[in-house]
Amino acid sequence: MPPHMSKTIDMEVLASLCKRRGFIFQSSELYGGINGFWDYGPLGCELKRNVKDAWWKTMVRAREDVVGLEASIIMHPAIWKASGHADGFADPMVDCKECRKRFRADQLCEEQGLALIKNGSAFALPADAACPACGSKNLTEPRSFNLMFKTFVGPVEDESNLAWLRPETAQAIFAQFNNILATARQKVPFGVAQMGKSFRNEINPRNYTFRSREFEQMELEYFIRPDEAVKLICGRVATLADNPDLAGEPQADWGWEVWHRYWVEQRLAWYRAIGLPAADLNQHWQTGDELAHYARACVDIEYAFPFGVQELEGIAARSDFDLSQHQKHSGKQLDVFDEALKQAVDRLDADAKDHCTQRIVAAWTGRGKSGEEARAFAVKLYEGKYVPHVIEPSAGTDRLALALLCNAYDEETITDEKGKTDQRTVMRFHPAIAPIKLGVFPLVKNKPPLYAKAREIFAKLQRRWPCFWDESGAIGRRYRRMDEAGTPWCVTVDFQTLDDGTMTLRDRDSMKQVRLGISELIEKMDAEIG
RNA sequence: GCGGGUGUAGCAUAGUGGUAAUGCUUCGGCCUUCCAAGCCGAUGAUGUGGGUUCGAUUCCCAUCACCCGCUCCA
Repeated sequence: MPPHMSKTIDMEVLASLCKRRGFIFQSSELYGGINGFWDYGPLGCELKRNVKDAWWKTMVRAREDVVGLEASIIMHPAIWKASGHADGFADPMVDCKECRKRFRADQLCEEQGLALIKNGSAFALPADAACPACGSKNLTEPRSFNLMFKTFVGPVEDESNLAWLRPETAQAIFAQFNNILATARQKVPFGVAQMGKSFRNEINPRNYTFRSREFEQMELEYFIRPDEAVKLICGRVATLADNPDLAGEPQADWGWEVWHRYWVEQRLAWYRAIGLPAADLNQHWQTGDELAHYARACVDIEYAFPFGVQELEGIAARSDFDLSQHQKHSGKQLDVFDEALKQAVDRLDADAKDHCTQRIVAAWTGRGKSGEEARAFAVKLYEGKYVPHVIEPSAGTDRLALALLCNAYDEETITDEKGKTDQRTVMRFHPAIAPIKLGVFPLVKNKPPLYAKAREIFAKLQRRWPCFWDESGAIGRRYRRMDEAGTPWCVTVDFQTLDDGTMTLRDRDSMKQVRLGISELIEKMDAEIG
């Protein structure tokens, strides 16, 4: 059963807070805005940076088997031909004005025995073309729905200078695979991570920042041995049926299925670690026709947004499709030499190899591939070479930031000792991603020694974390302002601080206060921010 | 892309064919020994463009943006 929001929030109320406090602004608002683009304000950019830092720390720096890449956004257009984006994005579409269904113009004409009229790069429908659904001839002209943003490299705007803004960051990793392999001192299995902007000319941006035309991705391409190589090296291939320990160290005998599941578990654990409750996360295992033709498996990690359960990240087992595509289109080899594999196959005699080849041919033809392809793969395998397979956890940074904002938003009614009730709006961010970690206040601002002491403490703490100084208004007001910014703690410097150095630490979620000294404070914050 | 709705200050609302109002916020000052206290003051708006009119924030048209539903989401 899909999860639902444990609380309901109105997206307009959240958007209003995001604007009021400086998390998210509409792009180009001064000029009336531009559809599908958003800006992050002072608090929002800190939030997003914290998300990216947490991802990079977990996925790259905390691991020995993953390295980073930062590729250009504009790349050789051939990359998008090889990946399939250039063709898949360029179909001319027509809409039926009567029943409002949309069709690919070329398919519609072909079904009706007609020819699509082409004038240069523009298309037109023959007069007899009719809507396949309702039969109406009241159709729009064919329009190209290329979802990649076009641009021109150099000052001359002609086809030879055409380039695209990347619609995903992943392809650069495949295109730079050989360079990374040669320089990173990694061996399969290993991964390459990249974060950065991508661009898709979405037909219909919707749901606040959820579907934007410019967005940021955090992608990992984790390269693994094909199962056939694992089998030769280890004598067996572990599957999920073997109950592998997915939380422990990865094992050499893991097949693609285990590796895929391993990354699903890793990613879910990370989402929980930055504060998304398990109850609001969902795994959607794609089946049959949902799967891309080259994908063996794909899991969407979904979050229960107020506007529905929607995808945060897709974790796909993409076989060797991507590297093979680039191998074909570039004419360059993108296989690896695996010493362990070579040693394993060298122990086999000719009979054993024949037997192995037969098994591979049988398995491959069973999946609809040709026997010839299978035999070519086997020959390479006996040289210790293969094109690595890949597991791709691909997350949307902005979607995650939005999920974190939705999850953090809370309103509560509080009652004071006199029985007076009051509404409190509080962003309950996990300390690791909170834009500001600590508010620092002098209890009053018109007592110079107290004020000076507070400034001194602020200066000390600000060197370690993003802190916010606030001396304006009553103390309660300052706490509430920090609540809306999602600041987990505030310290207030009072007269006792001048005597013994202790101050009050006020907790955002419980509003409880404790007295502690600066070293205890630093220790506590280090522990909780992580 | 289609249909419906909405655009007045940072936010929430009011109002008008003739000087655009209020609350909160923000900023400054006074005060203030721990949860949006009080007092004084300040900044700040009719999405954009065109039309009708002596005069348009108000009426009309277009456009842009946002929201809802459909569609789309390689």
